[in-house]
Amino acid sequence: MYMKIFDLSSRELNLLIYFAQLRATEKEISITTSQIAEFFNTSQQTASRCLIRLNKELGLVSWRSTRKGSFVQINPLGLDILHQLRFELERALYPDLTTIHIQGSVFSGLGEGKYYISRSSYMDSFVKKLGFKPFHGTLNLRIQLDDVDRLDLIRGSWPVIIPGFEESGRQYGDVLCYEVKIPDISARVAAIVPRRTHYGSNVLELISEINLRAALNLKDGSELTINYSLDQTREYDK
Amino acid sequence: MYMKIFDLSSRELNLLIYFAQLRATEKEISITTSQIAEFFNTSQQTASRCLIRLNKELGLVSWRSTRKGSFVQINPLGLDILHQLRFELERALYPDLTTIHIQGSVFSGLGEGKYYISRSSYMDSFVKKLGFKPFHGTLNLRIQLDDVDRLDLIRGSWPVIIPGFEESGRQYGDVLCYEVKIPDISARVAAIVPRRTHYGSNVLELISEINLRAALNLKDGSELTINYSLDQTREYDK
DNA sequence: ATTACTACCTTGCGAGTAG
DNA sequence: TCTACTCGCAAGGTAGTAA
Repeated sequence: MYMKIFDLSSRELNLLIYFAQLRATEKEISITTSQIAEFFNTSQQTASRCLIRLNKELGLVSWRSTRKGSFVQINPLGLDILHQLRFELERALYPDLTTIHIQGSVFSGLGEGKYYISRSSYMDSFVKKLGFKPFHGTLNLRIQLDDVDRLDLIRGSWPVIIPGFEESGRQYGDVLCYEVKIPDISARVAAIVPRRTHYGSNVLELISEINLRAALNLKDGSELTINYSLDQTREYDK
Repeated sequence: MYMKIFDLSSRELNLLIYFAQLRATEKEISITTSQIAEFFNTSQQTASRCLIRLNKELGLVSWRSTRKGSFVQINPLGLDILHQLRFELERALYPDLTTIHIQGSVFSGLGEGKYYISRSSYMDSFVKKLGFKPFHGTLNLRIQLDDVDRLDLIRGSWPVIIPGFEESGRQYGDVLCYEVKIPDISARVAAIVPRRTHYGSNVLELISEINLRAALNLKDGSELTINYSLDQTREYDK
């Protein structure tokens, strides 16, 4: 999520789409540069160079080449690009869609979220970038499967990025935040997603300046709707 | 629908998306080349050239420039490109989605479809490209609004193109066909869409080798589900 | 202010070819 | 067969500037 879709050439973007269609998001696929070349009506040399650039320069795919062919897998950064493109495209084709509604059911986690967000470095960034001090706990929401593609849409938008850090030998990764609204509640709320498990999960963690579970009298299994506004223009915090 | 997404550069594609987000699909928008340049972090000159190419060479936007700025509107061909990209992207991100189901209700048209498809030039092409001789009539289906984005997905896929022609001074446009399935019916069926009204409509016309209305005992208001398979790889009939 | 031309220069393509 | 290097050339970038 540190790269924007217009940092890629059309070739590279199409190649990424092509790989994803061959399920290179899930597994390593086997392919030759001539196959790629044929698909794009271009030369084998260009295909080779694209692949190298997609791997070495852009870091969007993992890749190893042998005498017999190449093996490629799209990595999380590459998947980000695709979701980012989907988000922009959806806003382009359906400009009347200004809010995404997502429903999920509350469940109890292991308290990990609570532990993580209370690291002071994260806390400082939350205050600085989101403008509020989160209550010391997170609300876990399991999103119903029908809504996952809408959840992906949110994840494809440009997040507020809370940088990771290292503390006593332990790595804390980046956290991505998406500011959401809960109906009838004025308190500020954000969905947070660890950088690593960005996609492929149907779980959202919410933080807020208030204790949502108490304020809304939520129990495990309670249904909760969150709204995400798309009205922002593209604002990359560069 | 005569251009493929990889015939565009990344700049041009992003510019098209940008215009669409500003609702340039519906109306002419006012913009300056410096605004475009700033958005893409490029020079004003490059923005100008992109715009010219998008208009003159690619024919994806209509455009007029004045001393005070430019005025741009995306034309149907440009919208095609965006939907085509959406289709490929959807297949990339959700490879498990192999069939699109769409529900609509039957209604009676003015018999126009029947008149059009029975032109012998169309008929010959239907037989040649679809492999069956359509019954001399069409079945009109009004798609419910919730399914329109899925309908757009179908329209974004590469169609079988039935070329238009001229007959006794009258122009008959291209017709786009999408081969669909109707549950429990083995007869071959295709949805046909006139080239001009490709998007923005929630109406589908079906043709088949049999009389669907009679065979399925359909009345006005009957609900009908159609399935569209995405399992094809990209096959441009080029 | 604008747009868009010309001139220059950098990036990136394809052919040939080595490993 | 594969991949991926070098090299010559074409496409596409920016700067300056005219209208």
